[in-house]
Amino acid sequence: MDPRLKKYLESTLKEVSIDCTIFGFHAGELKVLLLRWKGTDSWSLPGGRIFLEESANEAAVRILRERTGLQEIFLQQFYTFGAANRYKNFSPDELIKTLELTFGEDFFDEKLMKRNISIGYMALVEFEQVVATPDWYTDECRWWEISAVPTLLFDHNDMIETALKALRQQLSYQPIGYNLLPEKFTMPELQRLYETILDKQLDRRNFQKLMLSYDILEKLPEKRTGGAFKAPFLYKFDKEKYDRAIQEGITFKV
Amino acid sequence: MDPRLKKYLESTLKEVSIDCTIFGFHAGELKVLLLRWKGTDSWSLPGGRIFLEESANEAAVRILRERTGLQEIFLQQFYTFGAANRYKNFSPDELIKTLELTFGEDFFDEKLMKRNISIGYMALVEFEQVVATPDWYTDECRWWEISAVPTLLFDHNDMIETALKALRQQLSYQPIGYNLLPEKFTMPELQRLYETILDKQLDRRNFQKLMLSYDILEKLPEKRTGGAFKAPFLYKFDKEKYDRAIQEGITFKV
DNA sequence: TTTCATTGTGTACAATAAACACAAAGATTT
DNA sequence: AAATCTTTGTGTTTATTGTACACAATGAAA
Repeated sequence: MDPRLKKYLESTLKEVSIDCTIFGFHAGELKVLLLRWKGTDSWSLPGGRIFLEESANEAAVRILRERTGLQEIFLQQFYTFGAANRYKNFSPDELIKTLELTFGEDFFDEKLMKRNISIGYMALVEFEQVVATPDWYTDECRWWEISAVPTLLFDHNDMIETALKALRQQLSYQPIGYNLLPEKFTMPELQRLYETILDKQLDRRNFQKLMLSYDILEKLPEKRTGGAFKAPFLYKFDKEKYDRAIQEGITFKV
Repeated sequence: MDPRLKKYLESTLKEVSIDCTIFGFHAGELKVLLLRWKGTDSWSLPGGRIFLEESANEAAVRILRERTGLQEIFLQQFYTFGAANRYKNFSPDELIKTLELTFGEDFFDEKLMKRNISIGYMALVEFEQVVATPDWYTDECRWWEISAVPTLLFDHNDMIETALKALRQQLSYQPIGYNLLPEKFTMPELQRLYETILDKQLDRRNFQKLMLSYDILEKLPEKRTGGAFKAPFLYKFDKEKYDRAIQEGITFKV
């Protein structure tokens, strides 16, 4: 076994790990970041182990930074997946073959298929700022449109579904757009984000009225030109008011 | 070491465990069930390990049944506590002494102080139906008024605080009274439950109107006599409508 | 200059939440 | 038996919030 891998395994928890559902928003679509395992066509969520002297939250921050280059972003636990057999939704043969392609034969039985519990974290990031970076056990790291996600390894499809539910709930009482949009954005863009996540149409006028009523947006004098038709105004979040609103537990109703 | 203990340790996960915050409601007060460790004055939440072939959720159900005799009740994960050192809020010497009193000297270092992550579950139970039963490592199991909880072992005070926050949130979109009240109850009792959990006063008339509007309560022809003053009517949850409401994700607003 | 699809804006109506008061019940006291 | 006490039961009015909806203006493209 690769000595670096051996060291990693020895200095991390064995029974618990972390998986991150990283959401991004681009071109009116909600995306998740996925990894393709070395030498395979199998995809999974970014994840990793927790170092012995590291908290679960710190591990999640680290994993997120390693995959995206980003720090200080919206990141939170949403569920801990503790089923006795988190592999049962997949043909064991196929899964084993996949893992062996990546890790080699001696590795799989002892370490990987052991009973494992995963703490699910959800992150919201600015699509444009992400530098998608593969793991040491993956060949490729890229965004997938949420509705086009393939069948993933382990129980990772369930995880995305659960994360999406949590995201929708969050959206109802937290101004989530801050983390998913670029610094400057238009009202229609913000609305499309909400419509995409909630999967329903919203009234343009009422949406704008509502968003402005929270008093966390700043209307800029500029417009977004270049698109076809009338140019919309740009807005940005007023960081100070935004933070205060989060602190005070502003109640969003969308 | 006690061979039964040894067997238990060997057939369970070592790095992850479960702690349950069990809420009850009695005499207008919100309570939690706590355990006193053998030979000590130290209290903690009920908890336990996860058997290798058991899911985390199954383990939580089992632990709850062992401590309360109850099954099929409101029970859900609310947070996973993954700090690197969940003991740091306590004097190490004192904690070690406490654990040694219960487990003996050889035990502590190897097994108990190892890095451990705990999945926090929250349960709501009918106070009157609980048969509070100690563990093999505890002398006493009893209810504590939530505002009178002493300093607990490990990070269990944090856990209760976090569970309470989750409970308050839940209360806003789930008809939680069903699990905390006896089969028959009066409207003032239901209101007091809400007021206690939310820690704020509610208007009697508006509260009743709201509760009845959800159409999950059945007004019984009986009244609760015996108390001083005018006897209030009894109500009970209409289980069928209640289940349907939960299913459809009824939105409570209190 | 005309056309086009989009943006910007305000008002009327409906639904929901909040405030509020008085009569009646049952136990207790006189 | 009557009076007293505190709680319960109930409905209306007002304020707030949410929903529906239409037309003029903009910038790009034809």
